[in-house]
Amino acid sequence: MKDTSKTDTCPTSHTPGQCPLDTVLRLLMGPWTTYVLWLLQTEGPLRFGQLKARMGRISSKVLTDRLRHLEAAQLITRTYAPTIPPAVTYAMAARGAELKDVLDGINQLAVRWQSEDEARALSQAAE
Amino acid sequence: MKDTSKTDTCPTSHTPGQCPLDTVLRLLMGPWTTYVLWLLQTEGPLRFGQLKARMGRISSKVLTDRLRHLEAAQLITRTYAPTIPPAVTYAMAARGAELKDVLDGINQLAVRWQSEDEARALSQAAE
DNA sequence: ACCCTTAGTTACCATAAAGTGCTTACTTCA
DNA sequence: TGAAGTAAGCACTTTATGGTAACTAAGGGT
Repeated sequence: MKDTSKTDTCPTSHTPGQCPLDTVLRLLMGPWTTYVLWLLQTEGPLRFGQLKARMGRISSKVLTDRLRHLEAAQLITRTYAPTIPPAVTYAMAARGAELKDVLDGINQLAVRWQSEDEARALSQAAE
Repeated sequence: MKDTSKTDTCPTSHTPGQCPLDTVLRLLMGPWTTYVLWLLQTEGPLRFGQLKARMGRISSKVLTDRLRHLEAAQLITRTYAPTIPPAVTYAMAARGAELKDVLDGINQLAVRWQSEDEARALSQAAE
Protein backbone atom coordinates (compact mmCIF):
# COMPACT_ATOMS: atom_id res chain seq x y z
CA MET A 1 0.00 0.00 0.00
CA LYS A 2 1.22 3.39 -0.89
CA ASP A 3 1.12 6.13 1.63
CA THR A 4 -0.60 9.11 0.11
CA SER A 5 -0.95 10.94 3.37
CA LYS A 6 2.31 12.81 3.04
CA THR A 7 2.00 14.06 -0.51
CA ASP A 8 -1.61 14.59 -1.35
CA THR A 9 -1.98 15.55 -4.97
CA CYS A 10 -5.72 15.38 -5.06
CA PRO A 11 -7.16 17.48 -7.88
CA THR A 12 -10.88 16.92 -7.73
CA SER A 13 -11.78 15.75 -4.29
CA HIS A 14 -11.39 18.06 -1.37
CA THR A 15 -11.36 15.23 1.10
CA PRO A 16 -7.70 15.08 2.05
CA GLY A 17 -5.87 11.82 1.65
CA GLN A 18 -7.21 10.22 -1.48
CA CYS A 19 -8.28 11.56 -4.82
CA PRO A 20 -9.93 8.94 -7.02
CA LEU A 21 -8.07 10.01 -10.14
CA ASP A 22 -4.76 9.92 -8.36
CA THR A 23 -5.47 6.50 -6.94
CA VAL A 24 -6.00 5.08 -10.39
CA LEU A 25 -3.01 6.86 -11.91
CA ARG A 26 -0.77 5.66 -9.12
CA LEU A 27 -1.96 2.14 -9.73
CA LEU A 28 -1.14 2.31 -13.42
CA MET A 29 2.12 4.10 -13.24
CA GLY A 30 4.71 1.61 -12.07
CA PRO A 31 6.68 -0.19 -14.68
CA TRP A 32 5.01 -3.30 -16.13
CA THR A 33 1.49 -2.49 -14.95
CA THR A 34 -0.08 -1.52 -18.24
CA TYR A 35 1.81 -4.34 -19.89
CA VAL A 36 0.07 -6.84 -17.61
CA LEU A 37 -3.30 -5.40 -18.51
CA TRP A 38 -2.46 -5.42 -22.18
CA LEU A 39 -1.41 -9.07 -22.09
CA LEU A 40 -4.51 -10.20 -20.23
CA GLN A 41 -6.69 -8.23 -22.55
CA THR A 42 -5.17 -9.42 -25.81
CA GLU A 43 -4.33 -13.01 -24.86
CA GLY A 44 -7.10 -13.79 -22.41
CA PRO A 45 -6.58 -15.39 -18.99
CA LEU A 46 -3.00 -16.30 -18.23
CA ARG A 47 -1.20 -18.12 -15.46
CA PHE A 48 1.50 -16.49 -13.39
CA GLY A 49 4.30 -18.28 -15.18
CA GLN A 50 2.90 -17.45 -18.59
CA LEU A 51 2.71 -13.78 -17.72
CA LYS A 52 6.23 -13.83 -16.36
CA ALA A 53 7.58 -15.58 -19.45
CA ARG A 54 5.97 -13.03 -21.78
CA MET A 55 7.35 -10.12 -19.80
CA GLY A 56 10.95 -11.07 -20.13
CA ARG A 57 13.06 -9.60 -17.42
CA ILE A 58 10.49 -8.89 -14.74
CA SER A 59 11.12 -10.40 -11.32
CA SER A 60 8.62 -12.56 -9.47
CA LYS A 61 8.56 -10.06 -6.67
CA VAL A 62 7.53 -7.12 -8.78
CA LEU A 63 5.07 -9.12 -10.87
CA THR A 64 3.40 -10.41 -7.70
CA ASP A 65 3.23 -6.89 -6.38
CA ARG A 66 1.63 -5.55 -9.56
CA LEU A 67 -0.90 -8.39 -9.68
CA ARG A 68 -1.86 -7.90 -6.04
CA HIS A 69 -2.52 -4.22 -6.56
CA LEU A 70 -4.50 -4.80 -9.75
CA GLU A 71 -6.51 -7.47 -7.98
CA ALA A 72 -7.17 -5.21 -4.98
CA ALA A 73 -8.45 -2.55 -7.39
CA GLN A 74 -10.66 -5.20 -8.99
CA LEU A 75 -9.13 -4.67 -12.39
CA ILE A 76 -8.18 -8.33 -12.66
CA THR A 77 -9.29 -11.57 -11.01
CA ARG A 78 -7.10 -14.19 -9.42
CA THR A 79 -8.12 -17.85 -9.44
CA TYR A 80 -6.13 -20.17 -7.23
CA ALA A 81 -6.30 -23.93 -7.81
CA PRO A 82 -4.82 -25.73 -4.79
CA THR A 83 -3.28 -28.50 -6.87
CA ILE A 84 0.28 -29.69 -6.52
CA PRO A 85 2.02 -27.73 -7.87
CA PRO A 86 -0.48 -24.87 -7.51
CA ALA A 87 -2.04 -23.22 -10.56
CA VAL A 88 -3.02 -19.57 -10.41
CA THR A 89 -4.82 -17.90 -13.28
CA TYR A 90 -5.27 -14.19 -13.78
CA ALA A 91 -7.92 -12.64 -15.99
CA MET A 92 -9.37 -9.24 -16.81
CA ALA A 93 -12.21 -8.21 -14.54
CA ALA A 94 -15.12 -5.94 -15.41
CA ARG A 95 -13.33 -2.82 -14.23
CA GLY A 96 -10.29 -3.69 -16.26
CA ALA A 97 -12.42 -3.74 -19.38
CA GLU A 98 -13.89 -0.38 -18.46
CA LEU A 99 -10.45 1.05 -18.01
CA LYS A 100 -9.34 -0.24 -21.36
CA ASP A 101 -11.44 2.30 -23.23
CA VAL A 102 -9.96 5.33 -21.54
CA LEU A 103 -6.48 3.89 -21.78
CA ASP A 104 -7.03 3.49 -25.50
CA GLY A 105 -7.95 7.16 -25.55
CA ILE A 106 -4.68 8.16 -23.94
CA ASN A 107 -2.82 5.80 -26.19
CA GLN A 108 -4.29 7.35 -29.32
CA LEU A 109 -3.24 10.78 -28.11
CA ALA A 110 0.23 9.55 -27.23
CA VAL A 111 0.76 7.86 -30.57
CA ARG A 112 -0.43 10.89 -32.48
CA TRP A 113 1.75 13.26 -30.47
CA GLN A 114 4.75 11.07 -31.01
CA SER A 115 4.23 10.95 -34.77
CA GLU A 116 3.69 14.71 -34.84
CA ASP A 117 6.96 15.21 -33.01
CA GLU A 118 8.79 12.87 -35.33
CA ALA A 119 7.39 14.58 -38.39
CA ARG A 120 8.47 17.95 -37.05
CA ALA A 121 11.92 16.67 -36.22
CA LEU A 122 12.32 15.32 -39.74
CA SER A 123 11.22 18.54 -41.41
CA GLN A 124 13.63 20.48 -39.26
CA ALA A 125 16.49 18.12 -40.08
CA ALA A 126 15.79 18.66 -43.78
CA GLU A 127 16.60 22.36 -43.56
CA MET B 1 0.58 -3.41 -40.02
CA LYS B 2 -0.20 0.08 -38.96
CA ASP B 3 -3.31 0.25 -36.89
CA THR B 4 -2.35 -0.55 -33.34
CA SER B 5 -4.98 1.68 -31.83
CA LYS B 6 -7.79 -0.80 -32.15
CA THR B 7 -7.11 -3.24 -29.37
CA ASP B 8 -3.62 -2.62 -28.11
CA THR B 9 -3.05 -0.85 -24.87
CA CYS B 10 0.66 -0.88 -25.51
CA PRO B 11 1.27 -0.85 -29.25
CA THR B 12 4.68 -1.83 -30.38
CA SER B 13 7.22 -1.87 -27.66
CA HIS B 14 7.20 -4.11 -24.63
CA THR B 15 10.01 -2.44 -22.80
CA PRO B 16 8.81 0.15 -20.33
CA GLY B 17 9.62 3.66 -21.44
CA GLN B 18 9.37 2.99 -25.16
CA CYS B 19 5.63 2.66 -25.41
CA PRO B 20 3.79 5.94 -26.09
CA LEU B 21 1.09 5.16 -23.56
CA ASP B 22 3.70 4.42 -20.95
CA THR B 23 5.49 7.66 -21.73
CA VAL B 24 2.36 9.66 -21.04
CA LEU B 25 1.45 7.72 -17.92
CA ARG B 26 4.95 8.12 -16.56
CA LEU B 27 4.70 11.83 -17.14
CA LEU B 28 1.43 12.05 -15.24
CA MET B 29 2.33 9.85 -12.34
CA GLY B 30 3.57 12.66 -10.21
CA PRO B 31 3.17 13.25 -7.32
CA TRP B 32 1.80 16.75 -7.93
CA THR B 33 1.64 16.46 -11.71
CA THR B 34 -2.09 16.09 -12.18
CA TYR B 35 -2.59 18.74 -9.54
CA VAL B 36 -0.61 21.23 -11.62
CA LEU B 37 -2.70 20.45 -14.68
CA TRP B 38 -5.89 20.73 -12.71
CA LEU B 39 -4.91 24.13 -11.30
CA LEU B 40 -3.92 25.54 -14.68
CA GLN B 41 -7.09 24.20 -16.22
CA THR B 42 -9.50 25.49 -13.61
CA GLU B 43 -7.81 28.77 -12.69
CA GLY B 44 -6.21 29.71 -15.99
CA PRO B 45 -2.58 30.82 -16.40
CA LEU B 46 -0.65 31.03 -13.15
CA ARG B 47 2.78 32.22 -12.13
CA PHE B 48 5.31 29.99 -10.45
CA GLY B 49 4.73 31.44 -7.02
CA GLN B 50 0.97 31.23 -7.36
CA LEU B 51 1.19 27.57 -8.25
CA LYS B 52 3.53 26.90 -5.38
CA ALA B 53 1.30 28.71 -2.91
CA ARG B 54 -1.74 26.71 -3.98
CA MET B 55 0.07 23.41 -3.67
CA GLY B 56 1.00 23.77 -0.05
CA ARG B 57 4.01 21.74 0.88
CA ILE B 58 5.64 21.17 -2.51
CA SER B 59 9.27 22.20 -2.83
CA SER B 60 10.52 24.55 -5.52
CA LYS B 61 12.79 21.87 -6.83
CA VAL B 62 10.05 19.35 -7.47
CA LEU B 63 7.64 21.92 -8.84
CA THR B 64 10.28 23.14 -11.27
CA ASP B 65 10.97 19.59 -12.31
CA ARG B 66 7.30 18.85 -12.96
CA LEU B 67 6.83 22.05 -14.92
CA ARG B 68 9.87 21.34 -17.08
CA HIS B 69 8.61 17.88 -17.94
CA LEU B 70 5.12 19.11 -18.70
CA GLU B 71 6.60 21.85 -20.85
CA ALA B 72 8.83 19.39 -22.69
CA ALA B 73 5.77 17.27 -23.42
CA GLN B 74 4.02 20.39 -24.69
CA LEU B 75 1.19 20.03 -22.21
CA ILE B 76 1.81 23.50 -20.81
CA THR B 77 3.54 26.65 -21.97
CA ARG B 78 6.12 28.69 -20.10
CA THR B 79 6.36 32.44 -20.60
CA TYR B 80 9.37 34.19 -19.14
CA ALA B 81 9.32 37.93 -18.63
CA PRO B 82 12.86 39.19 -17.91
CA THR B 83 11.70 41.86 -15.52
CA ILE B 84 13.15 42.52 -12.11
CA PRO B 85 12.15 40.43 -10.29
CA PRO B 86 11.43 37.94 -13.08
CA ALA B 87 7.88 36.85 -13.83
CA VAL B 88 7.23 33.39 -15.26
CA THR B 89 3.74 32.37 -16.27
CA TYR B 90 2.55 28.85 -16.99
CA ALA B 91 -0.57 28.02 -18.97
CA MET B 92 -2.31 25.02 -20.49
CA ALA B 93 -1.18 24.24 -24.02
CA ALA B 94 -3.21 22.58 -26.76
CA ARG B 95 -2.08 19.11 -25.81
CA GLY B 96 -2.95 19.69 -22.20
CA ALA B 97 -6.50 20.47 -23.21
CA GLU B 98 -6.65 17.32 -25.27
CA LEU B 99 -5.43 15.30 -22.33
CA LYS B 100 -8.02 16.83 -20.07
CA ASP B 101 -10.84 14.95 -21.76
CA VAL B 102 -9.33 11.50 -21.25
CA LEU B 103 -8.28 12.35 -17.73
CA ASP B 104 -11.87 13.29 -17.05
CA GLY B 105 -12.82 9.87 -18.33
CA ILE B 106 -10.51 8.13 -15.89
CA ASN B 107 -11.68 10.37 -13.12
CA GLN B 108 -15.32 9.50 -13.73
CA LEU B 109 -14.49 5.81 -13.60
CA ALA B 110 -12.46 6.28 -10.46
CA VAL B 111 -15.18 8.22 -8.70
CA ARG B 112 -17.84 5.70 -9.64
CA TRP B 113 -15.71 2.77 -8.50
CA GLN B 114 -15.02 4.45 -5.20
CA SER B 115 -18.68 5.11 -4.53
CA GLU B 116 -19.52 1.53 -5.50
CA ASP B 117 -16.97 0.26 -3.05
CA GLU B 118 -18.26 2.51 -0.32
CA ALA B 119 -21.85 1.44 -0.94
CA ARG B 120 -20.83 -2.20 -0.77
CA ALA B 121 -18.87 -1.64 2.41
CA LEU B 122 -21.88 0.01 4.00
CA SER B 123 -24.29 -2.74 3.04
CA GLN B 124 -21.92 -5.32 4.42
CA ALA B 125 -21.54 -3.43 7.65
CA ALA B 126 -25.32 -3.38 8.01
CA GLU B 127 -25.54 -7.19 8.16
C1' DA C 1 17.24 -40.04 -1.57
C1' DC C 2 17.04 -36.35 -4.54
C1' DC C 3 15.35 -33.13 -7.84
C1' DC C 4 11.59 -31.07 -10.48
C1' DT C 5 7.47 -28.27 -10.71
C1' DT C 6 4.52 -23.57 -9.57
C1' DA C 7 3.67 -19.43 -7.37
C1' DG C 8 5.17 -17.12 -4.69
C1' DT C 9 7.98 -15.02 -0.01
C1' DT C 10 11.92 -13.06 2.30
C1' DA C 11 16.17 -10.63 2.96
C1' DC C 12 19.34 -7.69 1.13
C1' DC C 13 21.42 -4.15 -1.99
C1' DA C 14 21.65 -0.41 -5.46
C1' DT C 15 19.63 3.22 -7.44
C1' DA C 16 16.21 6.68 -8.30
C1' DA C 17 13.35 9.96 -6.67
C1' DA C 18 11.69 13.23 -3.27
C1' DG C 19 12.69 16.57 0.46
C1' DT C 20 15.64 20.39 2.79
C1' DG C 21 18.32 24.27 3.00
C1' DC C 22 21.44 27.58 1.09
C1' DT C 23 22.74 30.64 -2.88
C1' DT C 24 21.98 33.80 -7.03
C1' DA C 25 20.57 38.05 -9.66
C1' DC C 26 18.75 42.56 -9.90
C1' DT C 27 15.82 46.36 -8.58
C1' DT C 28 12.83 48.84 -5.58
C1' DC C 29 11.51 50.45 -1.16
C1' DA C 30 12.34 51.79 3.70
C1' DT D 1 22.58 50.02 4.25
C1' DG D 2 20.11 46.31 3.55
C1' DA D 3 15.77 43.71 3.43
C1' DA D 4 12.20 42.04 0.25
C1' DG D 5 10.72 39.75 -3.58
C1' DT D 6 10.87 35.99 -7.90
C1' DA D 7 12.22 31.89 -10.10
C1' DA D 8 14.94 29.05 -9.84
C1' DG D 9 20.02 26.25 -9.13
C1' DC D 10 23.02 23.34 -6.35
C1' DA D 11 24.54 20.23 -2.81
C1' DC D 12 23.13 17.14 0.44
C1' DT D 13 20.09 13.82 2.98
C1' DT D 14 16.46 10.60 3.22
C1' DT D 15 13.00 7.65 1.57
C1' DA D 16 10.97 4.62 -1.92
C1' DT D 17 11.41 1.34 -5.31
C1' DG D 18 13.15 -2.12 -8.29
C1' DG D 19 16.26 -5.91 -8.87
C1' DT D 20 18.83 -10.32 -7.36
C1' DA D 21 19.09 -14.41 -5.25
C1' DA D 22 17.87 -17.81 -1.98
C1' DC D 23 14.19 -20.24 0.03
C1' DT D 24 9.34 -22.46 0.75
C1' DA D 25 5.26 -25.80 0.04
C1' DA D 26 3.84 -30.62 -1.33
C1' DG D 27 3.70 -34.21 -4.12
C1' DG D 28 5.45 -36.92 -8.38
C1' DG D 29 9.08 -38.85 -11.05
C1' DT D 30 13.72 -41.43 -11.47
